[in-house]
Amino acid sequence: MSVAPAPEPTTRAARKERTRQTLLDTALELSGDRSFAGISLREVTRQAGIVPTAFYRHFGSMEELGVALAADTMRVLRGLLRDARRNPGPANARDSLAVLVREVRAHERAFRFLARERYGGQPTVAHAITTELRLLTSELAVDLARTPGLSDWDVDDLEMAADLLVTAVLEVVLELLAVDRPGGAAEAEVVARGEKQMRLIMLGMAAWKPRRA
Amino acid sequence: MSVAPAPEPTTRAARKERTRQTLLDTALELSGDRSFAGISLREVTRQAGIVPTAFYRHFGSMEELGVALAADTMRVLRGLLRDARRNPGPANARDSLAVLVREVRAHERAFRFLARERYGGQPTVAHAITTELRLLTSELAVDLARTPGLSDWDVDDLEMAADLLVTAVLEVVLELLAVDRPGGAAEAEVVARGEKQMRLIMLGMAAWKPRRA
DNA sequence: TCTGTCAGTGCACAGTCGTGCACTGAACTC
DNA sequence: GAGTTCAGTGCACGACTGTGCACTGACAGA
Repeated sequence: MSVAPAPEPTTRAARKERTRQTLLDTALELSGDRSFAGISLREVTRQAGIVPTAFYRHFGSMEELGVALAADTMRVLRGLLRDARRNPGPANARDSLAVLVREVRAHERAFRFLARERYGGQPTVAHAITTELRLLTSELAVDLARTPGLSDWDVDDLEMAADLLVTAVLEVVLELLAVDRPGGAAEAEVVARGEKQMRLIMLGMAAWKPRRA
Repeated sequence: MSVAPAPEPTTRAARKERTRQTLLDTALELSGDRSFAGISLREVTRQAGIVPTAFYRHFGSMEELGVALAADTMRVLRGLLRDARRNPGPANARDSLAVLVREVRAHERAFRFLARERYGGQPTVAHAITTELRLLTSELAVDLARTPGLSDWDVDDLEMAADLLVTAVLEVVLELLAVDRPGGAAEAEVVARGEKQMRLIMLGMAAWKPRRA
């Protein structure tokens, strides 16, 4: 599994960074079964193998760690979209969703954290996630603007459609996370439904009047 | 504000029920600014005006109270849908959303609780909400089946469309809750976007092939 | 009127929490 | 090699937590 058995960083700064990452990873892991607000500073440090007070060498509070975690996990999502933009893209709902399922499974904890804290978390954490998500929607809107059939669309309408697409995709992600057995029939059902929903939205977009009279 | 100044129930059972309701209301109120998991049993009882141990006369644990609260607040949502079903219904996206905004404002705390705990809460609470929401989607699918143009639709497709509609509406609700000033421009923008999204979905439904060849 | 029920009280306990403070010792600078 | 920085330690503290137990006293049924 592990690429290198034990890198064991030598420089002090590197050691500090490693501990910081350990804290972030541990917090992400612990928030797998309860909300982020429900995990304590002591618990994180205990699991991470340091003493409680050493926590403050890295973060001023649990809330600060939460915000950092939100930014960190959002990078995953953004990277996903960036990759999708780079290669020509399937433009096919079925293939896109297959990619999505793979990514969700690969970063399950990260997605779970985002889903949990988007509405449930401390205001600062929730706000950080919402902001990043809005940014992601805007980027998608820009992509849509480049799509052949939509070049003459209103900017507001593009945002609206992008928002709907993101919402629908996120819903699929959330349902994927709720599925018990990753490879099972329930998952296939969720994916099939999501695929239809994407197709339905695209049909709607095709019928949409680009600009009002 | 209050209809009756002090009903002051006489029977013992009624007094107990009142305290129980006070506990539920208090918990709902306290979970306005933090997640349900973040509020303590002592805090609820303190605010409700009873001693901590008296809590156990009503609920076995905070988790049990959470599940009761989920069921309670879901009744609001169901009532909303039932009323919408009773009267002929606007069938008009604009009017439906106006009703939605009014209802959300009237039961803001309840909606906020549901949004928070749907993914963030204890598994039992989250599960209770998810189940009720799925039920609501099914009911909507039945309604859709009665709609003139959709009578020959596949059951799965109806569920799919209902799911998408519910998802989109919930997203609007969540954005309404995030709006700072209830009457302001931001709210109007959210509503306008939601309205367009509903129209787009309906356009997609109109173009949907009811049954595959 | 007597008696049992039970919602709410008061006290106690052990456990966990966040955090202040003085410290150690290895990694760094000069 | 001498001196500085600072990630991590160890101890202590007061506050708060959930919950067990014996209790009180108003209500309910006889």
